[in-house]
Amino acid sequence: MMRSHYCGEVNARAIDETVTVCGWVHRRRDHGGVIFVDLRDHTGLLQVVFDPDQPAMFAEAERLRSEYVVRVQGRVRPRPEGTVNTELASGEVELASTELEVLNAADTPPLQLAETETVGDAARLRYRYIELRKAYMQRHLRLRAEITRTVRRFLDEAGFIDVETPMLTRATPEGARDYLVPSRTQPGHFFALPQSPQLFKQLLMMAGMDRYYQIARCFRDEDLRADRQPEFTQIDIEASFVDEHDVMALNEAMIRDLFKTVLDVELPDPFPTMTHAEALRRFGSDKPDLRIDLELVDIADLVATADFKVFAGPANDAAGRVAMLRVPGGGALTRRQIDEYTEFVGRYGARGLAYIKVNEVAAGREGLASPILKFLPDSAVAGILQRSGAADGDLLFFGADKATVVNDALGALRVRLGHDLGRVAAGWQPLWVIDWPMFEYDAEEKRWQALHHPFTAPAVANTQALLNAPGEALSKAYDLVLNGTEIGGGSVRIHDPATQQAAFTVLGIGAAEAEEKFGFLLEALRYGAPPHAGIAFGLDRLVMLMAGADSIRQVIAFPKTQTATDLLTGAPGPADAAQLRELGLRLRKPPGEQGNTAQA
RNA sequence: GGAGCGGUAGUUCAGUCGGUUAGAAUGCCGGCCUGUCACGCCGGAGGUCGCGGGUUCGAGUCCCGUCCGCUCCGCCA
Repeated sequence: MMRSHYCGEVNARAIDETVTVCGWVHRRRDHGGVIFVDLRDHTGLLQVVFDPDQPAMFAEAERLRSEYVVRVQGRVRPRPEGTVNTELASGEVELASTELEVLNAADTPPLQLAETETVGDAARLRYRYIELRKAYMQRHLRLRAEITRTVRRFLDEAGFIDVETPMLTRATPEGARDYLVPSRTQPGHFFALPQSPQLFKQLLMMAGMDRYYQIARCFRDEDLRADRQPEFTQIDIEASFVDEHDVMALNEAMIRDLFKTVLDVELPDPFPTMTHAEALRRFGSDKPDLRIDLELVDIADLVATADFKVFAGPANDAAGRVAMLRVPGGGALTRRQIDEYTEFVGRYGARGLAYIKVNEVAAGREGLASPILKFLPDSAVAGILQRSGAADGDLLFFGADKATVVNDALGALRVRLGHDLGRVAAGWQPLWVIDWPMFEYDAEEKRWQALHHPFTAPAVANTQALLNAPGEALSKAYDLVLNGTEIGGGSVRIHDPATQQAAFTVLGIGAAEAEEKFGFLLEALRYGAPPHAGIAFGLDRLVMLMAGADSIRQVIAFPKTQTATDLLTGAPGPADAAQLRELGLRLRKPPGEQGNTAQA
């Protein structure tokens, strides 16, 4: 039997060769002589011409409709002069059909088949298998496969072993909300789906696996975003007898290899590195987009004595921050646009957005226009102008509040302005963010929380230092940021029981709870745990960036909606009473009536 | 938990200040054409304006509630 060809193959084929192709009829043709077939790889259309002197086949071709599935045999020939269509992948050749077989008819498609990449349309998710036929999704999924193939090859060649870890595991405190799975054999007990293979990969280090990787599915029951799905995929990596420098060197080599192989892009060697503190100070973000040339500049010292509480208050507060963001040419922004930015920073908790328009630097105070000018002494005005490096026609935005609010607001504003004003440089900007704090204090819950995770090694002299001043301890953690998106993060792990116990203590996890939840880990740490470190990359985000997509749903075959449902299968669905009975659960009508939920 | 945008023909959308028979494109059906390529031409069918309630002489349009999709904040060790 003659094999069926892909689009690119047909295009490259020698003229006059007889080939068989399979695919979908692209669109209804009223004239029976010509159809377009969307071949199996969906990379382009092939024009198929039918000979009117073969009436049976011609009549069959006339009955074809959009999305019918056909097999056509014919002779490849060049298109006649003037009919070459360079927009088609196979636009230079056509097939003179000698045989036509309709493999399957098709109902009228419920989607418009034009190439638009709109996401989030309920119909496109409900009929996902049709959406996936479109070239952009074909391209994305092929790219995804190429990425995982390249990463696997790199890690395989570096001596890493692919080990699978359980999907049914136990719930852990800290971290995200777990997806729970009831146990039938242990009524009232639950498995949790893994938020990451973190503990298992550490146990593998203790098991002497030395170099491990896994392309692992992870689950977190938290609200969704354009770059967040409840189940997602990590490239999970761990190695023993290595430190943070080893891990970073290996992984940036892997990312460089990936970009070179897949996109033919040369990333810098080495990647630049920045401390967490510097990233927040200069960019208001722990994942700065270095393609944007705008920066935050501190001015607390300039306004601390001003008779202007809005600035002076945060300037004199240890937890406060007063910073400005210079926008070159921003003087051209309209009042309406500034109001819009004010509303924008409001989402991040900012109570306003002060600004100064710099009309003429040389004129000093007289050359400025701003509602806040009258509150600022000459010294402050001069200092602001000098430190900002403002030029005529610039605009200065100000943030004054708790440091977290200023960072969130001005950090987000910086990115927004970068895009709005076309100040995003082309290309790729990787960045390692290092020297993260171990913990941050949650004022609401009145306790310390791990910035990375509770198994991250602190960069402190001894355990006592960690317990005495948790807020000052840095960790041996590192995040890899690409164009303002966090694509991976990892750390050196704690490999001795005492430090691990201390970390739990800071986090308020008592000895009893630690023993109950993590006893297996503490125990394993006592039986010869080697020093180890690792990292995990968010595969979906990486593919999204490399594909130029703006949502990870565009690089996942069957994504979920914002309310974490699957419109294609209807998941989640009710379970029947018998099924629940076996699990020791019973039915309860949820408030929204329709459907059932389980109750223990 | 909160803020915002959207839901009108199979699909993508328009619909003015609340006004009488809700439109376009595309798709679908029928006819013509037969080297077209977003083919073209003629004709036709196709609507619970998401759902429920309210205001009004009159609601796709205004108000309230609700469901669904999307963006964001919170959340995501």
